[in-house]
Amino acid sequence: MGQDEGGSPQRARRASIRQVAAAARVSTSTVSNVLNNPDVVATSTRRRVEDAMAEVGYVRNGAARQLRGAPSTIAGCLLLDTANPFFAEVSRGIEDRLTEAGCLLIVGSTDVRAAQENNYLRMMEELGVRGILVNPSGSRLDRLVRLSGRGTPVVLVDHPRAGADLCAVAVDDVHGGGLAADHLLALGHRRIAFLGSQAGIRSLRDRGEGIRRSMRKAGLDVSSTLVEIPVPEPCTVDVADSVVDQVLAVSPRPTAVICFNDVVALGMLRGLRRHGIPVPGQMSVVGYDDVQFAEQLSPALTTVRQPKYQLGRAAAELLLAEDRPGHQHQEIRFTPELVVRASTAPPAIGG
Amino acid sequence: MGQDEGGSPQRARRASIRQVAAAARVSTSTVSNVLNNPDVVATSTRRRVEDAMAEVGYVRNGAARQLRGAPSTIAGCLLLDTANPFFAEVSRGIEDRLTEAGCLLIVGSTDVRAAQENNYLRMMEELGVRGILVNPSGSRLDRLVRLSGRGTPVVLVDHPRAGADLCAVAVDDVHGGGLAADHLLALGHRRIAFLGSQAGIRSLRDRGEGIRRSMRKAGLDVSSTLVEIPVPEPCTVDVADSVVDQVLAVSPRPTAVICFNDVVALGMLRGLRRHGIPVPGQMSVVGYDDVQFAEQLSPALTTVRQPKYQLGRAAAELLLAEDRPGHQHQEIRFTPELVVRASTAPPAIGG
DNA sequence: CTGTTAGCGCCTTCAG
DNA sequence: CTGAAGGCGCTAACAG
Repeated sequence: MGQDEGGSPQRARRASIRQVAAAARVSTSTVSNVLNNPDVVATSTRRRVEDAMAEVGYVRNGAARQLRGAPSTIAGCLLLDTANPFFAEVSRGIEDRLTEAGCLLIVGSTDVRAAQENNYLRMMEELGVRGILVNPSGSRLDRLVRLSGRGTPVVLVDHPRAGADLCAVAVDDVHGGGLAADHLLALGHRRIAFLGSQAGIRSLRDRGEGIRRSMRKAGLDVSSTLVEIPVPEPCTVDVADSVVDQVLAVSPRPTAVICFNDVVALGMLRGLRRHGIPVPGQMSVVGYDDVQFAEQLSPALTTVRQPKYQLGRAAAELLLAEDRPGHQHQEIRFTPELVVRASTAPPAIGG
Repeated sequence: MGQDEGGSPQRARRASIRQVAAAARVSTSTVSNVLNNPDVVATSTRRRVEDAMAEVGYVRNGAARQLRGAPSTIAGCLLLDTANPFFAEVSRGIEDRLTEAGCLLIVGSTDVRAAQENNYLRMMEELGVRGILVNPSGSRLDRLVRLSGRGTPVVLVDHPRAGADLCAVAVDDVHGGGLAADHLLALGHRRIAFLGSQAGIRSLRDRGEGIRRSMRKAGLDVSSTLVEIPVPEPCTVDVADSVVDQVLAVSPRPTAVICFNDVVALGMLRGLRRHGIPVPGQMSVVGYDDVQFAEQLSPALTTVRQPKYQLGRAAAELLLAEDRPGHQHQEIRFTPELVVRASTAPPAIGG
């Protein structure tokens, strides 16, 4: 098994089923049967073929199999940012379920950019992936519905069906926003900032809506109780940190802030510390997601927990079910829950 | 890994280049030229073909192209755990560089299990991916070298070349371990625990080695200064939390602990808090990686920073360079740096 | 400029 | 149980 000399940078063509057949002195279809219908081949022949495979270093050619009609072993997944701990957990859930089914996972971050999202979708469709799990960055689902209609199953992740004929896994964001607001209102806060992204992401709009409903339900005037502050993309710790100035500049100053996720809350805490504002003494902070580190922040973060890993697993499950005979599209809905820790307290008197 | 589930190919067959040709009343090769050599086709014909594509909903068939010899647009990436924030950042760096080159990324978590790793490698090879970026879970590189020899480029991620004929991107872990130990020794600690994983991961062995060298350099007896405590897989916050008991049971009790990553440090902090042990008053804690949340923990974590995103980008860069003519395998080496924060202090007197 | 042809590697008939 | 033949969708060569 010496290396080919000649210094050619081109990859050597891999051994095909034919080389194997030649080496084992059988026909190609026998080799194919050894691979796909082992029971149909005589044991001695099979042995010979298997030895030949090892000898020539045979590796199945996935492209040829797929071309011939085999189902793809790849699923795609498009999230806003795979490095964000929330999505990283979701993605891991997807990966684990797919692995159990013998599938691989392509991941992509859209960074809430439609062009990027479309690009990924196109490439994945061309590859003929088994399906695509997507957390849509915009509110238009028609492109995804068309994609699905063309034969590539689509499952919405962390997004409701919204009437579209697709499978979906969602978390009740209106409820989640309400939980955060109820908690702060119960503590006595009457001036609350909501750090939402400016990109108009559906989940954030819903949380905002939940917050407003909660305020109305408490008989408060939303316009004077709630201050919405957009967080520019990308939503990193540094960006969130820099938004603190804006929050503090609002007059009258809010006594509490609801962040749209725990990473933003992390930046918020850092910025507040920089400004010497004690949390929760002078400012209560609520996060969203309950990622791993939330419990151990300084102070421990009050936040709204979402099922992350389970969200991913459930989405993958729906995708795998797509090609089962009488499949019906369905939505799975999770409910978030409030986790109260140390970053929230009643507002300072006279605050 | 489980069996393929379901898989009845009920999907409608996609429109092929032939339908397009028919609809545009040209030959298939003209359609192909519109796709791949647009300049060679008359504008009016091209228009006609493009309209026909839209009409029949044409989507390129990646499998057929690949079979015909087109380079794959997919790269693979195998990390220990994609949900771990360190690897999530690395992976994002890889993804971004690949996207610039028009490539997609398959990710997989090995969870330090050889069988899982081999399974992924085989599947990726069968797919004919453009190359595989891998953070090897074991110390045996021969399988990877063979894989590379068969035509699938392999780049080691966060791992030195170790003499193998592969590209690699590494961080100097011996140095990193030394940084952590030097810092603690300078503070006066003489009884230090190292929480290494029991799986014998190369990077952790190296860090342990760096720690020992640092102690020897300081003229200390390693066996009485260092206590190595294995952390069982999986290395989650909860597991690390549960190891705290072991650390505290060591006699004489260590006054400082070096954790093999920040997630473990997170669990350590939680466990120590549970036991009512003040950090750094009764126990100093050093992490590794400097992930996003390290700065904001309670107390802010002293840790050894690794370039994460850049590590990923560099690895992807090497992979993309693999098929350039005259390519030589090379190693890129980064240097970690110590970030001192609030979780370390001199040992308590009489500690 | 456009059309024809011959496979890429594999799998599924259908004969033997 | 094994062998021969055709074609999946596409593209590189050549012919017109």
